[in-house]
Amino acid sequence: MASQRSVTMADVAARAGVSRSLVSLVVRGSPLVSDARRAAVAAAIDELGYRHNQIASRLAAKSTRTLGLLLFDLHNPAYADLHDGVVEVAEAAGYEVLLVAGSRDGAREQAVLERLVTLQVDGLMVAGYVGSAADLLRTARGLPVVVANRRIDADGVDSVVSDDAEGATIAVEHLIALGHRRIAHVSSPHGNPYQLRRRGYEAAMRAHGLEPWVVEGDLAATGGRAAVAAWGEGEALPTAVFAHNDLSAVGAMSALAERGVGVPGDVSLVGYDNTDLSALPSIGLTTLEQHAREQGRMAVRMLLERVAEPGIAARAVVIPPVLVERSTTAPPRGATRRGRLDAEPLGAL
Amino acid sequence: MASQRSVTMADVAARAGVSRSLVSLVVRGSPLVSDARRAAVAAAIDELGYRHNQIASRLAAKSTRTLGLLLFDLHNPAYADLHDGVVEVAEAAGYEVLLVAGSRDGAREQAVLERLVTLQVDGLMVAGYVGSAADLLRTARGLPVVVANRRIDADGVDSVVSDDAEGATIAVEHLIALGHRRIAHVSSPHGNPYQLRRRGYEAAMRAHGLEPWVVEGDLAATGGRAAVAAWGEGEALPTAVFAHNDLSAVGAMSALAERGVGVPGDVSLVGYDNTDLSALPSIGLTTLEQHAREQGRMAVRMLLERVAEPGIAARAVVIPPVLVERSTTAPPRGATRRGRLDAEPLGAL
DNA sequence: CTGAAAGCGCTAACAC
DNA sequence: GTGTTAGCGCTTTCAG
Repeated sequence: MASQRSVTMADVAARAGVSRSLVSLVVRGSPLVSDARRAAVAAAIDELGYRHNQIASRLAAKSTRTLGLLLFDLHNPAYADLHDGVVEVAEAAGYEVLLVAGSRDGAREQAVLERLVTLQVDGLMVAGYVGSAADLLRTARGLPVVVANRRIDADGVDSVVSDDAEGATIAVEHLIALGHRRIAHVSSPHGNPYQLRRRGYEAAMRAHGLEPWVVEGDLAATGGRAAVAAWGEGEALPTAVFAHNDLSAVGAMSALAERGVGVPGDVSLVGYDNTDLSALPSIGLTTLEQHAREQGRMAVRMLLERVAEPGIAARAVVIPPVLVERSTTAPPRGATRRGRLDAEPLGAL
Repeated sequence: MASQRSVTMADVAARAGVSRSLVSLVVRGSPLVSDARRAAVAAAIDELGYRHNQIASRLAAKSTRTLGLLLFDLHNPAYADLHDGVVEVAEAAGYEVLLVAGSRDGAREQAVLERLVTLQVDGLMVAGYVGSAADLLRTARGLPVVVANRRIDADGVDSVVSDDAEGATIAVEHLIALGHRRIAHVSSPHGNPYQLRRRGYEAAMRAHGLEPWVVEGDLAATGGRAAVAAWGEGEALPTAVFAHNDLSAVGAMSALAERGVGVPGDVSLVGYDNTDLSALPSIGLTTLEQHAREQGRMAVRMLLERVAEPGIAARAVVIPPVLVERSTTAPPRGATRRGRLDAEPLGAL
């Protein structure tokens, strides 16, 4: 229907009776143009229905003033929080952000990242990236990169993370202080790079003379459900579960409810992320605030510094997590009854 | 660090001892190239660390094989579902999708859309768009557009929607069948274009001789909370609430819980969207499946048809919603006690 | 199959 | 303040 043969700056210039460069200046809001000319050009743009072609502009210019953001999972509200933080400071700094969603499929994730790079973004932010550091560096090819949620130590890449090991320790010690000893953990998938929460959990358990008890999850609610389902009907349940993230925790909560196991009456539950989800009163999940939005803000700040000065040394900022106590944790039912349970290995259960 | 002076096709051609056009063919996977040449070029690409510059490519080529997708609210899981559907069929068709998140701020939403257009996407998909049809058409400027969630009747734009009025009717009649008569509705904000659920509710209420009772929400959990909070302590509550979407319903559920009002014991609750959220056993929200993922798939199909043949007449596909009954709806406590309540206007409460 | 030539629409010095 | 001149890196005829 509308403008098939696209109208270019040359057309606008002709119509307004000025040169192409003048039009370019007006379009980019340069102050070096007289008001009269500016008005004439604006009028011509309007009459002709001209629109700035970013593709051509980006080819000719050096920078695109665009940042790429890869978000692992749009279904996890934690990424929406991070995105908010990113957009907030990127736009304030005059940068656009191009968003792509990742996926469990490593090959696709890589392809999607590659796309961002070939689109000539000025910098890359990846949150929840599950590939290898080598792959990331290869596809970034010298482009400034900052990774959120995960720490990657390499030249030219900054990291912003919540202190996951610390968060896990806080979770475990919260449960221990409540009197729990049989504390299970629904982990992130083995083999994926997010293992700090599990390791923190294991270390904290051992530090208190308790045997770790890890069940593998999948970062989503399904994993939490499966983990609980895996515990046979006859077996003894843990008295508390610490999950890798809120989604897993909520999945576990579901499965527990279906089995008629009360939370926190029979089993206490701790999540991680402090997503919108956990704050819902009917959920009321005790969890760890990981400051996703602030991670997003910080990621952009670091990225822009690196864009301005590519050579700077790699940095890692770690944000301390804080426990948000809600209603899924309580003392275990028979807290004082079990004697020296801590001396027996529970891992085999 | 790496490649400052970017390596171009000319470099690759020189290195491989072939012409630039040949390199272009190889890069785009043309079958008209001998295996030997292909291998030579591939080797050169590897050695030089060449990467295809999409910006230049897109400028020279006519099409970008890229679709733009505007998602209103990343915090609402319904959009994640829609996104999944979009990506599924777009990638299968060899198209990339560029994602941007909208916002309540109309000006920003328009700017973000404009950015997609100037980036020369081949078509635009908008979900949860809150601007005016005129604004949308103006910024799309003849580009193929399909809108999801909302129906816009205009040349060159297709719509895919759930039958919202029908869904609202189903919700109301479900509640009436249960014995409810004092049924309130937490609506989308007045003045925004998503009013079909409210209208469907009102019509269904009137059709059953009941007076509509609408409280304005905001599309998010906060709105649902506020709606419930607005009911004074002394006043009579409705016996059922139908909310504009799951997020609002869950917000209402929270506020109800905090007031000690049981769901569904004291008040029944129906949402809309059937997001992940509503399926959680601790939520167990009765809601309407709006097939967001299928809407996403359908949107791409229609968009690609329109990209191939821009002139075709505008179409609107409407998908029938289906009631998903879970555990937030039940007969009202004193169902038979109240006599002719239906004859009195309740709107003023 | 291959190479030359002409742009795509815009920016960026640099002179006028 | 304003116009001129080169490209940015790639695709695309169109002859060989």
